[in-house]
Amino acid sequence: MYKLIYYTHTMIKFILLGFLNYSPMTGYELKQTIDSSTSHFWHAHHSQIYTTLRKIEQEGLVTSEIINEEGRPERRVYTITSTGKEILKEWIDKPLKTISPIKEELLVRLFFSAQRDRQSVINELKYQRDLHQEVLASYSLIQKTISNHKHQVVADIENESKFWAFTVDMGIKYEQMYITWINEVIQHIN
Amino acid sequence: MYKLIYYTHTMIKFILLGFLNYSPMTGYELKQTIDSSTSHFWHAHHSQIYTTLRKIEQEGLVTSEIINEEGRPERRVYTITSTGKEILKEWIDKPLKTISPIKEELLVRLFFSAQRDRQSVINELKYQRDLHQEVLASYSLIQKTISNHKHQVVADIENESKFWAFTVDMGIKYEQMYITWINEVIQHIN
DNA sequence: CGCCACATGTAAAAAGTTACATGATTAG
DNA sequence: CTAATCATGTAACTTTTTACATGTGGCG
Repeated sequence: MYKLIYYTHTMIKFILLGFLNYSPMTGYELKQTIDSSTSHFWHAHHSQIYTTLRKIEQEGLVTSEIINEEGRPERRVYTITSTGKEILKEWIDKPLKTISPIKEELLVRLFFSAQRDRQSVINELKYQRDLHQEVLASYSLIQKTISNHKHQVVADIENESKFWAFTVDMGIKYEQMYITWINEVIQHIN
Repeated sequence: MYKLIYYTHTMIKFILLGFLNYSPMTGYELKQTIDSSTSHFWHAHHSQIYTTLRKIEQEGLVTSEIINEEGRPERRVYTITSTGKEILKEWIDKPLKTISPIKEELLVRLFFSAQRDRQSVINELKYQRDLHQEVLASYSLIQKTISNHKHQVVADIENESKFWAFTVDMGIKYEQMYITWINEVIQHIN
């Protein structure tokens, strides 16, 4: 007796394919690219990136080539295959029918904070507000960078950057909403 | 510079302790309680709840007792211990210094959607907007329920429900922000 | 009779995080 | 010389998800 097992596509696989669809890259470059873009809504450690790249290479979605240049460390450059492009297109063309679940530690903590010292709760909220203000500031910077579009590797940069900007807009809205909420909670605790 | 939190002392443990601190409960009841409250910002499957309960029982944070009533299935009722209360207090009193990372599949998809058929993207966004509108409606209902506070088990319900309401307020703000953002993206795609 | 709600668990796998490990080049 | 950046990986572990597994009682 055998089982039919179909596993939930891990998002990082499609993020890697998505970026490799722009141009061939190493795991290191992918990590940096993700860190400065999609990590704000889907992050990954380098260990996960390297292992996933090897996995999708075995699946035939990418190929890799070791590049050795004088006076530089060895680099393994990954290139998307036609199968990889198909899988990527299949995924992006199948509309998402669910909402991603939220995991917010601060909300869990606040939910159970009724018996805590009020000033401690307020201090914690203020600290969190500062963190979110930092994130907001960094998103505002990214927003400017995207409109100056310096990512020369990508074809049709005008259109691509438009969609990147949408995600930054969400980030800004989210952080503004978060900060407003914290301020309101602080008001109501007092 | 802000840091993202990558590992936690498994949040579900503290959620279970948090609820058992209100009153003794079975795994089944905890699952239902979580589903109708904290699951909106930290969810768990029943398998994780049952195994975590057994784990924290071995750690001495809870005790369990099997209750057999006529004409009812066997129930294992968990009760928090004094050690459990200490561990819970220790956790809640230590302020959170990091931000929970976001994992939003829709944003990943939108980021890579520049080459897609525009109408497909808009349809997907409209579908997502409907989902978020449903969630928003359910949060509005919860908001009313909390102000009518029917949770008789909890002592000092007035104060507790205030903190529960904060998390619902965030949920409402979040969904409103999300819907606004989707509407704006749809506008900009056209 | 079948389905739903009640009720509890385990097994197996996937997904994600932390730590371990190594070594090159470059800028101060 | 030393710290940072470049560069790639594996090992161990935790966390989360999916599937397997079982049984009762009540209702239509």
